Amino acid sequence: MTADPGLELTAALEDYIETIYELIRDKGIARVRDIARARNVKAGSVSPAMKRLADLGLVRYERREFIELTPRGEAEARRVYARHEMLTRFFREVLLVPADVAGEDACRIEHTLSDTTLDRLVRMFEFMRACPDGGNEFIHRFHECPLVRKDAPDCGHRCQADHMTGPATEERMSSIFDMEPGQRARVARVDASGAIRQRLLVMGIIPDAMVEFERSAPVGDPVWIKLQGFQMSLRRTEAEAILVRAV
Amino acid sequence: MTADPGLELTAALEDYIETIYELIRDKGIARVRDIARARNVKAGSVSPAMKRLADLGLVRYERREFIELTPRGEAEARRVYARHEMLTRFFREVLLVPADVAGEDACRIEHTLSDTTLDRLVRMFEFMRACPDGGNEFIHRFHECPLVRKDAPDCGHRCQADHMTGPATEERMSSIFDMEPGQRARVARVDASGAIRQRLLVMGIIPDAMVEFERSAPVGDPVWIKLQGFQMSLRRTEAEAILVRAV
DNA sequence: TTGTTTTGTTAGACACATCTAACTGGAGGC
DNA sequence: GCCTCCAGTTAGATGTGTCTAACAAAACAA
Repeated sequence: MTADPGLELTAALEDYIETIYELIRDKGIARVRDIARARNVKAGSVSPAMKRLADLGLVRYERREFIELTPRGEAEARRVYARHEMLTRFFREVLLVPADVAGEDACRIEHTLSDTTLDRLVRMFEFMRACPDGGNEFIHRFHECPLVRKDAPDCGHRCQADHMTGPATEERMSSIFDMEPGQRARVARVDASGAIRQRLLVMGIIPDAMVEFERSAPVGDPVWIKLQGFQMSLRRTEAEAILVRAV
Repeated sequence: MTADPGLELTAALEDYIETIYELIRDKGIARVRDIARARNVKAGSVSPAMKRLADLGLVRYERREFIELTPRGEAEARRVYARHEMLTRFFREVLLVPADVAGEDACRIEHTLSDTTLDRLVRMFEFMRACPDGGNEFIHRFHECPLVRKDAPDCGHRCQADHMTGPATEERMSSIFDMEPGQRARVARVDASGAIRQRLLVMGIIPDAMVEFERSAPVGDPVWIKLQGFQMSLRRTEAEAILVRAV
């Protein structure tokens, strides 16, 4: 649902509208130059875009004059801005993504996320605010977990990332390295951070992914596994970092 | 971090690679026709795309033959696919978005979300699996809350959507309708669903948004408020649905 | 063998968003 | 009054991804 049913804006035009909205709100006026700077494009790209927006009835645009939003444009801007805000806040407040990254991600996503999904995100925020039982408890625990905060105290639940020291204990989950040929298991989590973690994620090692142990070289490095029907090999350190539960 | 540093694929090419990956996994082979059907484009668009992918060293492509992934292509596909999976699962399992919508959203987003944010999402899943205290408790409460499940029992916390019946009580949160001119407040939640909810979201009424009451018409319909420095008017039913907390 | 159907390729057109570079219109300085 | 400089416009080029329509090459049927 757009603010104006029947209106189909491209992502770029939505960005322009949003930028104009913010400029007017923050500085009172919006000029071609300001828009170009804010969107990090050249002035030569802005002029034709303003013309298109004017044709669509979203901005008032007299050549060489300040740019203003029409009521329809303002409504559209508010819609885009609200989506941007919700996404930024989810990334920042729930996922603890740094502000700049959160804003950039929101900018790219806000144009394409479905209304359904966005509404669910809003409801999640409302729930966090409204429900005294559930709400912030989860978020707080999540944020204080070693999985998120490197210097968090050991919570006794073996959720630790690779800063965990000390010898493996019996309760320690088994890793892919400990599997037998032919055995299948599901990924529980990756007990590592930084480069190893990134590399494994990129290879498709995500929670609940089904892996099948194929074989390992004599020393145990590398080991071959099957994922999604495709074979891949892991270094020993990687295999050890992947904690699994048997199926 | 891509599977292959230095490789910059467009969103469309990533989609093609992912489609090929899935076709080979599920049917053993990938032909131009299958790809065209899966991606919902014409065959005439696929051929040149395959040529580009071949030039990039991601697929093996002999004119009129089956299309295969090179090791580099397979790695890239796995990366894109893993992102797709994580996003789909977040939308479905956490936000309870219907499967088809979740997939479509993931498809559009998977190409642009930052590695940082995606990693946080993965950690959230790991936390939900790993932490006996926090984890699923939150998700369960969220899913069983009247905010999400229409037929959920009254949980006694006034989180109800507009299916709530019975008279307002003293504990009931105040709405924008009850505010005084000049008073400011933050949005707590929208006590409505369906069209009204959508309309308010589109107007920028999201949790924690700061609103300032301006004035209302004699009968109380409409009321004017200020949001983000812009004035807007609300119908009485809308104003009543917006629950706020004073600041 | 010969025609028909399916599959794939190619060329040309279009839409979008961007850039650069040349040009234009005012505002202020001298 | 003239010049200069800045902001803005315009035209032309580029890159990407799509389409349609005409064509080519296998595969299949009679």
